[in-house]
Amino acid sequence: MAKDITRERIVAAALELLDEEGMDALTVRALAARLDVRAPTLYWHVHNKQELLDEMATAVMRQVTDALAGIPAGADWREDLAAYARVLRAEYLSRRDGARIFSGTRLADPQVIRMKEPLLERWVTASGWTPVEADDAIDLVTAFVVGFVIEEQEKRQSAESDPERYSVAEREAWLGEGTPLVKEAGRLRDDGDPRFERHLGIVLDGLGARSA
Amino acid sequence: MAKDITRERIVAAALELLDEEGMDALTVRALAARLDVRAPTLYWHVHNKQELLDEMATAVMRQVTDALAGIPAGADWREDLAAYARVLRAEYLSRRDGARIFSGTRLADPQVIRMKEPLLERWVTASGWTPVEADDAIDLVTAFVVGFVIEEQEKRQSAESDPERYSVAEREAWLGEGTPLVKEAGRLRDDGDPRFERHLGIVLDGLGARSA
DNA sequence: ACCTGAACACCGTTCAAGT
DNA sequence: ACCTGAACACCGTTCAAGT
Repeated sequence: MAKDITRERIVAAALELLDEEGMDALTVRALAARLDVRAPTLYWHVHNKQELLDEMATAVMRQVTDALAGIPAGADWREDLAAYARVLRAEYLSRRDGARIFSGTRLADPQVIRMKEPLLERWVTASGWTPVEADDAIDLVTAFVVGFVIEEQEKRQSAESDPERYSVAEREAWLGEGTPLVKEAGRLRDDGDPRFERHLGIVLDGLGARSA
Repeated sequence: MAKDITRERIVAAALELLDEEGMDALTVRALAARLDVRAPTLYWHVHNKQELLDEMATAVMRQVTDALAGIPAGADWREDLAAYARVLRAEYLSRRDGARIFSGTRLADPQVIRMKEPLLERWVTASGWTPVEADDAIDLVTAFVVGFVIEEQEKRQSAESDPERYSVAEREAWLGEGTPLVKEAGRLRDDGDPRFERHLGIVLDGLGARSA
């Protein structure tokens, strides 16, 4: 009997399962159980697990384009790029290991690439950028966000599983003697939004310096 | 009888296997076979597979510190940071999926963190940076390199498995109508070293703008 | 058209038994 | 101290069989 299983429902359930249990627990059997169905059923709707993972990545990136479409055009390229960076980070952060799992995945959906067009157009006409400069700007910010969030999520999850390793005292004992500056930097180190905004600002400064 | 299996030999063989066959083929049994031994033997030397993966990540990062130690101090922070970025990229590139697999992994070895000290010291004394600025600089460059190489390796591997998708004509058909700037950027797009150096330069410009 | 039970080859890991 | 055979619970995937 039909149970109304669709690709979309499978992908949505897979993302939920990933968030709740992690990548290792995302098995075809567990996913089927969550949809109240046996494992082979899923192969009627999806060719194999890799295709499912690709669909998940596409769904995540589509959320980025949707969020981006809901944001009004900024006053200049800097505002546009900052908005893009924040949306991308928020989306990666919203899923367990989001940045590591979903970055750089071959995209199954041209729509995701096409989202670049309105941004490129604005910067080429209003800011006098070449298409290459505009494309560089998106890719460079993307690379920065991916690297930043990978480290951010890794640290957050290590702090959960191993809290004392991240106390200042434990860390300094672990580092041993002779690294005063590393320790001082560790004590002054911030994280989360302020750190992201600061680093993002530096990247955007670099892009601005190039145009000038 | 003893077969002279050591943690070091296991980790080295695991890295070879990863490069040759990829992550999915890196199984305990296949690794044991490569070392001419049965699977349970490895559990005498390593607690479990996760510990092996951690050791692999540490070995990769140790290569970075070793390479870095072999490089003379640059004339200023910019040269030092560029050298660091190139070493990190080269090391990630040298292993299959290196950036995705080995970035942001909790490091089992304090030595890797301690490598920061000489760099921080030079920049704080010679360039007048605060420890936070110096620490930011390393982390920001690290994030950029990670994001850059993840995309670089992903694209390289997609191009191997699906060559026609990466021809200009195929790509433009796939994108459909109405994205002239995305297409133009795609035609002009470079890759490899020149692209890396250009993007790295922008990041370093940003760090320089902050100091001034 | 859609779902299932049974089966296949494989996985990480444990453990008693060998040397 | 170091290695192995046998076994366990589990995995992705296939396929004939059900409705």
